[in-house]
Amino acid sequence: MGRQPCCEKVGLKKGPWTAEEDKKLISFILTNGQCCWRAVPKLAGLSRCGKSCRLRWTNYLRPDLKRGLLSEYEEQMVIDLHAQLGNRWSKIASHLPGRTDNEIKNHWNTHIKKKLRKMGIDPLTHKPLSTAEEQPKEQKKQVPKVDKSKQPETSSQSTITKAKEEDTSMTSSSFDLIDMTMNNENIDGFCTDEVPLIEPHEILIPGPAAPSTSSSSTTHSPNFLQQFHYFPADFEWPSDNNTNKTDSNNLSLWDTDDFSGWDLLINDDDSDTKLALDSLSSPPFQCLRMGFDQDSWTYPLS
DNA sequence: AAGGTCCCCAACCGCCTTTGC
DNA sequence: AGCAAAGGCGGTTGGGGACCT
Repeated sequence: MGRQPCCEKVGLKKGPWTAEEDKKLISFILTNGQCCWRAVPKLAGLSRCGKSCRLRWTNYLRPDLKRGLLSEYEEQMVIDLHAQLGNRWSKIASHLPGRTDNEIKNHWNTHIKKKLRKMGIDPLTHKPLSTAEEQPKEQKKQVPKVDKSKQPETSSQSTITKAKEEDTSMTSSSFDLIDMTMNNENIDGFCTDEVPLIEPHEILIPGPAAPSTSSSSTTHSPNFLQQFHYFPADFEWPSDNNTNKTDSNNLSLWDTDDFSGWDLLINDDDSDTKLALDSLSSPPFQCLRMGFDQDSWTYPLS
């Protein structure tokens, strides 16, 4: 007897999310907050597994997500934290505001691993490849111990100087790490304590909706921002060359792509959309922007 | 232009942990 | 204490875009 599936899979949709599904999920969560993921699909009118809804929200739809490549600083943080925590992506992600475990995991597997190998460093052990290769496999499975005297250059220049103990939710070293993170001015100017509230009048409203040619929310036009015809008077876009694509070092609270979710909310005028727009200034939405829990509103990064 | 290959990343799967009874 | 349900996590996969020939 195997374990029962997390939900009734019969008739449930799988695969990429459509814009319509995204819109339903966003509308639901903005109006009701996050609660009981198992019930969400039913209540939101989605033919999806609750787990799938949670994943979609946490990894893609949350408006506080940063997007785009990790900055040099973030990458170094990931390397340092990986040296101490191993493949505990969610723990690593908790030290990088606006980044998800999935994103970091993907970035590790596609970029950092290669980068480290090129530098002659074993991404598993964080030791020089020549010596690392000699180690038995069992050792490689373990969380690598940080031996500062033998660390390669990247680690000796570590932004994290204190070893992370086997993680309890908030050990003193955890606080140290977070303090260091938050005190460092190079972390893209982002601090969860300083997430500004946006007044209702500051909410970006797009111009006439451009005809959508894609059913997928992941394929918004790169010129998406050009659809906006209203900005707060003092609003400044990150200055990055002539494109809308911002360097990750310039990422502020929301990057260009961060608005992809809002695109879904505002590119038509049906009642769901109106509901979602009305919710933008509602307490749940403000909780979301503030990044903290308020009663029914539970924030994933907290 | 067409076909093949590579690469990235969103999403799924299954196991583990936490929570509530 | 034991069980089940729900949530969380990490490994893996596959679709699709980018790049190459």
